[in-house]
Amino acid sequence: MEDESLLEAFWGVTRKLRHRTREALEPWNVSPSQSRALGMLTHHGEMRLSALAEHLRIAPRSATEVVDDLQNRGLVERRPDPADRRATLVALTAHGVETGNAIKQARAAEGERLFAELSDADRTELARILRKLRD
Amino acid sequence: MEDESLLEAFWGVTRKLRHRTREALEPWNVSPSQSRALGMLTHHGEMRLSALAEHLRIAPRSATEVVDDLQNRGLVERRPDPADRRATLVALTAHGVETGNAIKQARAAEGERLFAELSDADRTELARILRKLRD
DNA sequence: GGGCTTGCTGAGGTTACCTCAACATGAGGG
DNA sequence: CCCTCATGTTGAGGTAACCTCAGCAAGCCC
Repeated sequence: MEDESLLEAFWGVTRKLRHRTREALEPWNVSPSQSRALGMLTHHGEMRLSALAEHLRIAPRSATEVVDDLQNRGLVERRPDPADRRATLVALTAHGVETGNAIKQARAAEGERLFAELSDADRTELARILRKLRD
Repeated sequence: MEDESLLEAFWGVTRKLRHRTREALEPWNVSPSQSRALGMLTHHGEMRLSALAEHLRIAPRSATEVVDDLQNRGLVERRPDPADRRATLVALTAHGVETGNAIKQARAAEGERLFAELSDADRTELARILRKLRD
């Protein structure tokens, strides 16, 4: 079946990419969930814990845990939300900003390395097709 | 950066595919790890527990667990390996064969559904590019 | 200024992995 | 033939990343 092989090829690439990304992130030794949270904060700036949970598509209680870990590593800090005293804002520390950017860089470089195997034309094609599939 | 967006698009499609696959497998309510093991046995036939572990890229001890679960559901059975009395062969039961095939079918249908959004030309292109990336 | 809602977190559970050690069996050397 | 060493599986116990549920503090509405 032609489709099964498309599916298999897709999963194959996914596995390769995931593997490489994990390797690329080793130097910082942050767990995948931590790096996702860090990425979110790097991209969107400080936000409420509940908003972070929503963006990461995890339960608020789980976000508490991730933030605890990041806080223990000195990458984020909790601040009271001036607009609502029930809420806590999660913000990157200076060290967190630095680490977040470095990780973003490393991740992009890893993508670069993988997709570099393609010609420019193929990259354009791939991007077009992927966007069609995603939407 | 153009590459970052390629990367993002790729992850986006991956998420969509994973999500849909999970939905498609709900009727059988097998866990992802169980369905992977089932798929492996459907594809390769009976094998030693250690071989199964190796194919699934998990520790032998973890394969024991997955096989326990599948056995409790009556999908596989353990048989002594006639060639080595230390080893146990894991083989699908009749019910296991049936379930394995049904799942394989459902998975393929899910792929079909996703990739059906593309033209034949795009599918061919995508397959070619993915294979290039994978190897 | 009660009564309902919302935001976070403690307690405790689940899943899918892991390592380490025990135990039985197999295989090679003297 | 026995001894040592390697191999295949599993019990015990651990971990990461989630979860739900209940509780507490703070806001919101009439």
